[in-house]
Amino acid sequence: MERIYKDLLAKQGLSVTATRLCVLEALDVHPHADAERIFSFVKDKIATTSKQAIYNNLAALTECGILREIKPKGYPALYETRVGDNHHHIICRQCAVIMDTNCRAHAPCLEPADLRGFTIDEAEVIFWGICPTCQKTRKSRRKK
Amino acid sequence: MERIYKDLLAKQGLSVTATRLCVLEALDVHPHADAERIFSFVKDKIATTSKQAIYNNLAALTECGILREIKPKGYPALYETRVGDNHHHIICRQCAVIMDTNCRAHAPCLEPADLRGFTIDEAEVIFWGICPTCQKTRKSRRKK
DNA sequence: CTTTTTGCAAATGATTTGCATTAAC
DNA sequence: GTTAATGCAAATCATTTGCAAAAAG
Repeated sequence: MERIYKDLLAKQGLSVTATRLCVLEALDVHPHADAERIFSFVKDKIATTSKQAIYNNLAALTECGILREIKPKGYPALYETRVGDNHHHIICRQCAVIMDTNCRAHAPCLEPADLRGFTIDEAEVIFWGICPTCQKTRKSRRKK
Repeated sequence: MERIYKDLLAKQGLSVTATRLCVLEALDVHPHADAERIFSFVKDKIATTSKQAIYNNLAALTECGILREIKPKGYPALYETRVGDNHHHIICRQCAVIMDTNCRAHAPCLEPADLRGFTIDEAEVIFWGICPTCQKTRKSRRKK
């Protein structure tokens, strides 16, 4: 596993550091984690780490395409290891839990009807709704 | 025009204030504006206004469905008057210009393949790409 | 006159920047 | 040894909160 990550990093011209490997490990354990959560995961293994190291790493790993950044309305950015480009996300409006999903008809879905001369390289889809758990405990619906 | 807005606000149980009308007017003139831009528009007409009044109004208007909030990765939130639910946005990675677009096959697009028990009420689609202008002046591609 | 909105200041929270120290290549 | 990453502190920037004064219903 660590072997694989090392190769992956090398291939992208990124140096292999303990912090960086640990960030990737964090995302193995928590597939949709924000910077804070990753920080506390890494801190458990490498007590001297800093939040800036985490942000640096997330930026570098996102930049080179190893990670993908998800920025839901009103929440800190989430990160996931990029597994391909045609999966999207469902987020619960109430508890903010996030799940992967595929688009039923993804090919046409990933193309806007009128391009207006744009070159599109990514379609980012977020489905908003209420998760099963929150549907049961449906307190304070309207109150945001 | 103002008449229409007053009725609209009344219907939603929101009181009619000069600031509020001016926020709506700002979005008529600049259909995808952020809080800052709306603030400066309103400030031109009502010199004594405050940023908090703008944020209050944007929140209230979004809450009751008159406005729709768009939160693109790494940019301040944009607002638009809600005109219907099946139009989405194309944003330029380079200059952040934003355009409306429709989804070619929007009905299937608005449904994830596996719901996992979620109740979906909104699909938010952002197409990322390069606008025609930036394609011409294609300086510093990779440099973000 | 009661409720909502305004406008001021201060707080928050995620993220970024600058820079010297340290580790990777 | 040269380049890139770390870790510390301070800065930034959008947005939120608290509250008294003013306006709306």
